[in-house]
Amino acid sequence: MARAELLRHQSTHLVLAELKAACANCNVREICQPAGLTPEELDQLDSLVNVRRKLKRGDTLYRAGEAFDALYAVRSGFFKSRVTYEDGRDQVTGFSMAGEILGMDGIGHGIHNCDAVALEDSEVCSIPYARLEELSREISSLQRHFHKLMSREIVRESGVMMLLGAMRAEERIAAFLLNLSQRLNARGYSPLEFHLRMTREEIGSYLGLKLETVSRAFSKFHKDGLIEVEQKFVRIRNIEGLREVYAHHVS
Amino acid sequence: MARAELLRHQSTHLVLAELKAACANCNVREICQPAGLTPEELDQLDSLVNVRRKLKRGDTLYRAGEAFDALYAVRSGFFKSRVTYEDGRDQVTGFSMAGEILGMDGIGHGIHNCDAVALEDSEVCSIPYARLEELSREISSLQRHFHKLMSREIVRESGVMMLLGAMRAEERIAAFLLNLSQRLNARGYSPLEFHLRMTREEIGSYLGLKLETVSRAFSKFHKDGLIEVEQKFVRIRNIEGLREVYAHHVS
DNA sequence: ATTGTGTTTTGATATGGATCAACTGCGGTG
DNA sequence: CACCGCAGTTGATCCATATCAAAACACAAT
Repeated sequence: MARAELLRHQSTHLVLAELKAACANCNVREICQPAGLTPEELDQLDSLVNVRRKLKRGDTLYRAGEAFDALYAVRSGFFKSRVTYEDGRDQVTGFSMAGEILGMDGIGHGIHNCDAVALEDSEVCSIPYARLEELSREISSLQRHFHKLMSREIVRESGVMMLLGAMRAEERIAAFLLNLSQRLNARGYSPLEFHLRMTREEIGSYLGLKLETVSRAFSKFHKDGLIEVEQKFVRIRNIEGLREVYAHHVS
Repeated sequence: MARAELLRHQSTHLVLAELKAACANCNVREICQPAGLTPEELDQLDSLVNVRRKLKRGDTLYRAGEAFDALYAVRSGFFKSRVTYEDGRDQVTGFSMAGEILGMDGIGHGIHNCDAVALEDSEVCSIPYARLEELSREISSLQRHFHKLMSREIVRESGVMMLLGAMRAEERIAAFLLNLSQRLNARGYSPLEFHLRMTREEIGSYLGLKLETVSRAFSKFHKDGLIEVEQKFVRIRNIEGLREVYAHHVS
């Protein structure tokens, strides 16, 4: 936790230090950093990703039904995406952390398909979609990059379908923890110690489980020496053990 | 069923009649038919969507792990997409019918993420991906159209996540039938009578259920006067009733 | 027609996770 | 500091769906 928090604060300071921070200097990659751009292409990119927006915990970045006109790159913070069903039931369809892109669900029909809610104070860069299309016609590496991001979202979702359709409760939760760990690691945070930004209920919703089941699985993992949990804080003690739960349903 | 079969045969004859059939004449829309193309843009499109491929029932169009280099537009027939898990478990992640696009999962990493298997004799047009990227830089309506298709695939998958994570067996199966009906309708087939191209087990895999549960739900729907089922043939007798099962879990 | 193989239906039973309920503890607020 | 309310844990019980089993059926190959 100490290290993750440190890094988080560092990056916040960076932002404050140079308010006009260019994409080139942005520590958050994903869309804004396709490889091999010329200096002038980088300038164009800066003109694309211009508007910042700050959100407090609980604020919604967009809601299902609203007109879509921009994607959002998460600069800092943490979001959940949620689809709500006519009768009020809802389901968390994903969690997004710094460096990831939100809003691609809106392109298909020009209307957002889900709500994006900040789970902690967050900041995003908005990327006007019309401009992105234009620019990606000119900069083929940007185009390719963008297509990859969309495709990876499709693949990510198939993975969740696999979780939901073919795995048991404990496997799902092990998969969830491993996925979180791996993504944190990819962004330079500690993969073994972190704070969950979401509640047990939100984890459950994402995994198609009830909050009690999530809680019980955490307790079981703790008893088996795989993790330590204290409220939202998690430390992974035996990542191989978690992988085994995930892969073979050794129980 | 009669009508669906008729239409199916008609379209096959069309194909045979003019082997060089241009996209402009293709009865299968999706990617190949963004609105408002100039004649020369249509020519370019024809050069893009050039190679046809015929598959027999059981053939795989591509497999997980294979290099990705083309998308496929289904001209006729029916496919399932399937992801296989290390330990052998697998899950059907989607079904594709004539007029739909396969392969977008491969863009992200240049490698296919799932198997696409023909559930009946089928024909596809292959769309070389490098060429599609080029062309969509030139033809903005093609670009926009392509982005929409990818985004809609994302939205479709969130819908399945909702099914898998938040709905009960009978609701899922009602949703499945309604979805099939609606897609068949959109392609000019009868929405009320059709042949299932997949087994109960494949339906179950898609919906996160066992084949026995699928079978029982079909029997229950039949008992309730909602549908008739005879093996793979389905007739919807009370579509409103099905919608109620789907929407409110009235049971 | 006959045999074999895979699919579907239906019944009986088992079980994983949901549900209901009680209690604990932490964090925010007056 | 004390209170309140939401988040989390844990236990007891229930139920929807899985699992196991057997029989009926469809379709393809001989």
